[in-house]
Amino acid sequence: MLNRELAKIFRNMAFYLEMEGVSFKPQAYEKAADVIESLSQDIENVYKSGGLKSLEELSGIGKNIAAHIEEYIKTGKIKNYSDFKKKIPVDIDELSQVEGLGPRKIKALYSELKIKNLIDLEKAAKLGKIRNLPQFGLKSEINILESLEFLKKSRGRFLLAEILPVADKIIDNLKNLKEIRRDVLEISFAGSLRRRKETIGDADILIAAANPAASRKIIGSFLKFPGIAKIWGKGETKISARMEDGFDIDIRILAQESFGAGLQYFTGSKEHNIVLRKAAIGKGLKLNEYGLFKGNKMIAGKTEKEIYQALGMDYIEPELRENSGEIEAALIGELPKLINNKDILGDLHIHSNWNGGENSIEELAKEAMGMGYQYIGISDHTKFLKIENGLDEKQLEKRNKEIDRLNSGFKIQDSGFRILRGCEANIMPDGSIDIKDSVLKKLDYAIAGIHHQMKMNENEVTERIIKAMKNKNVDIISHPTGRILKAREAYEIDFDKILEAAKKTGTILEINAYPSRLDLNDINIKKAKQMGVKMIINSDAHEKSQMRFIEYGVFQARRGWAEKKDIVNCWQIDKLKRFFK
DNA sequence: GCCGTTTTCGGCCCGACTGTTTTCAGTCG
Repeated sequence: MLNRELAKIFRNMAFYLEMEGVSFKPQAYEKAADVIESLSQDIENVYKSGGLKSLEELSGIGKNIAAHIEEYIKTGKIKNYSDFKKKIPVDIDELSQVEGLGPRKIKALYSELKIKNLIDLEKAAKLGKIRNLPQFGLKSEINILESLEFLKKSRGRFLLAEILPVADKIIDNLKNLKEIRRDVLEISFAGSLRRRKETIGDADILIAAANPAASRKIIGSFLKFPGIAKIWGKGETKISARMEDGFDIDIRILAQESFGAGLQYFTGSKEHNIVLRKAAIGKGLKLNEYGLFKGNKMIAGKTEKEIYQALGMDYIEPELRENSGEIEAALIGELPKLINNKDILGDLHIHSNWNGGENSIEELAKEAMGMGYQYIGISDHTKFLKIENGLDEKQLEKRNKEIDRLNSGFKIQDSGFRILRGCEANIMPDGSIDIKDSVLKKLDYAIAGIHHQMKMNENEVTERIIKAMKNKNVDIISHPTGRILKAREAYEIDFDKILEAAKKTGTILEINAYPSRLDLNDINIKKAKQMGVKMIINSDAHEKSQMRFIEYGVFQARRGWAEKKDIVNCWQIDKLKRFFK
């Protein structure tokens, strides 16, 4: 897939154009990058199917950018881009991470001091060279040094699961702090946290306050919170800070009548908002964080819902707000009815102490009942994975007996709860399964996944998975693309072929909810849904507390437009068992 | 550079805050 490479290049080109002070072109390149990145097809295939013309049919891609794409597909290079890199050879990715450095400042640092990367930057700052540059000063130099220190410590973006609980606590504190309890009228997450993106750059929190005095009081109280490492900036209505945990937090305060507008505005995404604001302009209205206005008159703003309605569309759930078709769907009343946490009736990817997990099957079952589930499946690793104490055929059958015993217990107690006998078998490099079919057959279901030797070419990995799907005893493919967030890229696979095979063989694809996996991703979920391929949201828990990770899988499924009917563990157990058969 | 039921030319989302200024550019979201 060239999509990601091209998106990256166009984003960098936008950055270069901004360095040069060119107006409007940067946005055009940014737009093109967004379009390509969220494209569900391979851009190379788009080009191959209809040449330049089919590229230009994509909104946001015109003659010039289409030509760039063609050039890249044909030669692996874009001359225009290489020229930029030659002219201003700076490491954009590195330098733009520094707080307060944007295109213009980075350009100035390069042309005045030949600063190309973070090492050059630190040297210059320590020698006191930066404070003398025009548009910089002592304060800028200090800020740069501080930001560099932070960068060394922090890891950039955070997993959703790392930030959500912490942000929850901060909101709780703000809500319940005695001195400001009466000043905080409403409070909510905004930004990517509210859209439940898989990784988060910073936490946005929005507060409604009655008046400016209350607003100042809230900001004053926040300043006294423990765990604040640095204040990036503060004013009458906003404050942004770096927490000691390494992530940034932005708090924004507005009047209650504007809370919905603010929430809409600060939830984003940027792309979604731009389209929405254009829609407002098209209706002769103006939308900003304070409300929707007709001239000077506010016609909506207290809630998000009334804003969307005033713009002639259905309310759009935060997880969908990526400008990937949701606005068009909202206009004609065809948004999906997104799956919810409470729709999940069971979890089929759980490891017990049989394969070295923390908890016994009985403990896991108890936890599941506490979560309101009707069933769970135990999917211990199989024998190839020695490092995970994978079970061989004999051990599996022994384990099945324990499950049977527990199930008879439930029957006697007249509980409807059931445990399914499963496994997570290993897909070998040749596509075979590491457990005999005769034993797989006796299970209620089998998951199969790749756990080793992942560096194969696209064709090989794709065939490997397809062969596993063709095994009649394999029901589910776990973590189908193998990526680990912040650590490992997905395997090179032809996902379209995987989908076709899944459809044909009736294989279920997993949405693995483990916070560092979240695999399938949103784009693939949407594709699977469109193809009519069934999916399952599983926690991949290795101890009982991790069963709560299921929530992150549900977020991910929602971001992929999934509905209850697309996800098989929303089904009753009988239907599910019939499907497996 | 892209786009079009106001337009094939002339628009392009918008406000808060900082640090540098001495009225505003740059950054951020």
